[in-house]
Amino acid sequence: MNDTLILIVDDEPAIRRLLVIALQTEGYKTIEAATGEEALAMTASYNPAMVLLDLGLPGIDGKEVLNRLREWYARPIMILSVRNSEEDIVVALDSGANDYLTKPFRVRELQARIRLSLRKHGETDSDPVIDVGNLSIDLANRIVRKSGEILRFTSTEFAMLSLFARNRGRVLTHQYIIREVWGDLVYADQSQNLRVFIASLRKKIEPDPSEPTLLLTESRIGYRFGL
Amino acid sequence: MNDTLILIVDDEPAIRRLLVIALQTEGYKTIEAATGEEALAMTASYNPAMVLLDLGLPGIDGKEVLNRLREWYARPIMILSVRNSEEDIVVALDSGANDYLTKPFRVRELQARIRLSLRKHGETDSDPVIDVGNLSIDLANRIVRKSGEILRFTSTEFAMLSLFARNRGRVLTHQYIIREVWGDLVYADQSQNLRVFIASLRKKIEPDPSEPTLLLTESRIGYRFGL
DNA sequence: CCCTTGTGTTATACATATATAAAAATGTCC
DNA sequence: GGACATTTTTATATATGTATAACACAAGGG
Repeated sequence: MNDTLILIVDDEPAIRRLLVIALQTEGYKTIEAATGEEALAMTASYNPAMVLLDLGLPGIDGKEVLNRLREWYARPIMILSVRNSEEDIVVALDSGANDYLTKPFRVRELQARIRLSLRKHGETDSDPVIDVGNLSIDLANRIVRKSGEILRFTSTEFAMLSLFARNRGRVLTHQYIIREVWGDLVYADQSQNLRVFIASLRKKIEPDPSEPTLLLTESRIGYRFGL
Repeated sequence: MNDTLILIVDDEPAIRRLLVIALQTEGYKTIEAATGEEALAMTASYNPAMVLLDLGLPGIDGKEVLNRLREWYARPIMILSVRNSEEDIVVALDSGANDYLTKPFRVRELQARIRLSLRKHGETDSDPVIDVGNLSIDLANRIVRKSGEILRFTSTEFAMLSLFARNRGRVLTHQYIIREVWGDLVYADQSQNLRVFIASLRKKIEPDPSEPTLLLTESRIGYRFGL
């Protein structure tokens, strides 16, 4: 037996049932989500070894779920979709999906592709813990330690720290940070708010917040983390 | 530029030609093999970053090529085949193929899947870095190193350095530099200001600012960077 | 030799960007 | 609907970048 856990995300119960059977005959444990919101929540709380994601979801769209997951979830995400347009496939793969299978799919092929994804991921088992200074950031488990001690972050703070961690060394412009943290559709000018959150991040992660060494200001441009 | 090398294995010249074009437009270098024997030999001697393998080959069969390659070749192998039976796909994936695309395939999807394979394999194509003397300039990330150590620039300084880096070796006139850095709509004469910024750039990048070797004066004309 | 012109350096005033605390608004969970 | 945590807004102090002026220096020409 095998305790590999796979999350199935699809709004149609019939397809979920089919997938559950296909996966359980291979010895995997399964959990299910019917909406994008559920998918995000369950991935965060169960941390499955892999996610099977339908693109056509009610509520948050599948593509959006993919993008949001990839902000911190490093394990395989396989897209299962009726959409067969080249555009959809290219966008999904470039957004971080590990494979794309159009429905209706063949069960044994699906099983083989899942074996492949899990095998490949196990090989390269890239350490999802990012170390910067005396900080260690575990994006998958949302755990940040400052020389061992666990720090607590609000969701906005963590979104920002995660963005910096994934782009350490790079200079991120104000606009880019604002877009990534608050989304594209924010019309209000968030630059003052950004400074407030930078300050609260520094208060938590910097050895001496008044003399930043990790999260540096690039005046008139943006901020840079690490290096 | 990109020196990633990809081996194309197919017995039909027309398909090879199509693949060469699809790959070269993405910036990859290509080599070609028409038989299984050739494929094995070329993989061994050129050690390409990835192999695109047709299953229906004269001589040694594609499956056999896959098995033999996997005895030592760890990089991605993508199968391109007209065979669409589930059995073929499952066997190929379980034999160590990284992906399986049935012909006729869609070019942009193929390109996306190749990007995926190369990315997953950890060969992230890093951003272009300009090296001049002991300086390395990463324009995209605004990172400049002087023999390893990271230098700090204000936005005007960086705009100017970036302009020089993108035009290294060329003589840039005072007027041209001023227009590029401050824009066309500046009425005040910035030539004095230009000298001030040249000085502060030299103070940061030159080994000995009093004897410039990187950022040279072309009297009455302008300045020249590098070589 | 002195004057002119082009260039390099330093100092300073000013505008603007940034940091921080604290108050107000907005959620969220029982 | 109230207690709490979080986010946004407001207010104000501080820091930083830039333009400009003032001066120094070298080269060349009358």
